[in-house]
Amino acid sequence: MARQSHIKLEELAEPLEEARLAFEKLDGLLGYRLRRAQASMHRDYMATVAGLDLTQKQTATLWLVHANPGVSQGSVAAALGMDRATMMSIVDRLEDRSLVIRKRSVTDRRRQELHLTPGGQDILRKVKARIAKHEERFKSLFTPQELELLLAALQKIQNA
Amino acid sequence: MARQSHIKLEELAEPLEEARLAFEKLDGLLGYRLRRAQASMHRDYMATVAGLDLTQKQTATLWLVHANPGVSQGSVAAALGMDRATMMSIVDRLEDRSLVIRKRSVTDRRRQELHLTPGGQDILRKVKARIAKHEERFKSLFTPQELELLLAALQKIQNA
DNA sequence: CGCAAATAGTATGTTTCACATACAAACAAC
DNA sequence: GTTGTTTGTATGTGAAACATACTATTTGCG
Repeated sequence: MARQSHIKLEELAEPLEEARLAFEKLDGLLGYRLRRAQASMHRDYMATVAGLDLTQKQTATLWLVHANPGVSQGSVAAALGMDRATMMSIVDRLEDRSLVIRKRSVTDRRRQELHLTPGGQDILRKVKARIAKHEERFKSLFTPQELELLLAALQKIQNA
Repeated sequence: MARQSHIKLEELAEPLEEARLAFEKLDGLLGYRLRRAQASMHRDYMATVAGLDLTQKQTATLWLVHANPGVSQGSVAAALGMDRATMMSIVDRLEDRSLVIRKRSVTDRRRQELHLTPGGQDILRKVKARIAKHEERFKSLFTPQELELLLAALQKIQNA
């Protein structure tokens, strides 16, 4: 209330330029809304895990390798919806940081079996703990029913 | 039915490696689901507008400039949640392709007023037509009520 | 008024990721 | 055993996010 008396003239002016642009249905597009929501969560994610230096995809890769010791690069790529080349560079970076190791498969020597190093397991534990809070911040925006519907809707879109 | 007789041994084996990885709650994360859904729509978007060579952000920029002739770069950036540097490179590319023009403002010579060229208006019209079908494909996954809830939820996340 | 602070745009560089293409080694199918 | 497929690898391109620093301009305030 009292704050209104501090409002400068400029803050009340320029309603078109500074405050509100005409969106003309752009904000009614599912693709647009999805992208903005993702960007918002991504920013919060990056702030949440700051210092650990793990992107969402790097974390997802560590996560799956931990849950499936010895998986091949290709399987992880397929499970996460990335192509081999992209997975390659992700694993390269994780291996450079000694978070995962590649091990040639003995049954199929084309394959690289992926395993977490102790350091990889350690950082995964830390990032999981931080993600839990980050997730809670966003999930708490919704009731359990709303959340379930939202997750189901997102999966539907993913599989469309 | 008859196809089952053609199934190779290999297609039945490797249930762990090829078919289903353990996800251990990764797929219960809102951030993960959101990212996968966005990636899916993004891929479909790119396929939909193939040949026009406009990314989502480039299109959104054209869209807002068209709806708000003469907006400043910074306003568009703020409206779309990008920083100045990112907006800069987007406008650079659009200007290189002669889809938008920059015009120094006469009332505030720091500002660049953005306008669509005829070519920019033309390509925007085309991309809008294609986006309509792309949007319809995904929106038709939901009932009107579900869709409204979904859009509201995404906006909530964006503003969190 | 005049100077300090804020603002708009610009330039530059780093990092991540998606995708395309091409290639080699290993394996599978017939 | 040759042919075709799969797995990983190498290489290059392009989009985008972000950080930092710099200039020009405008605004705020004493």
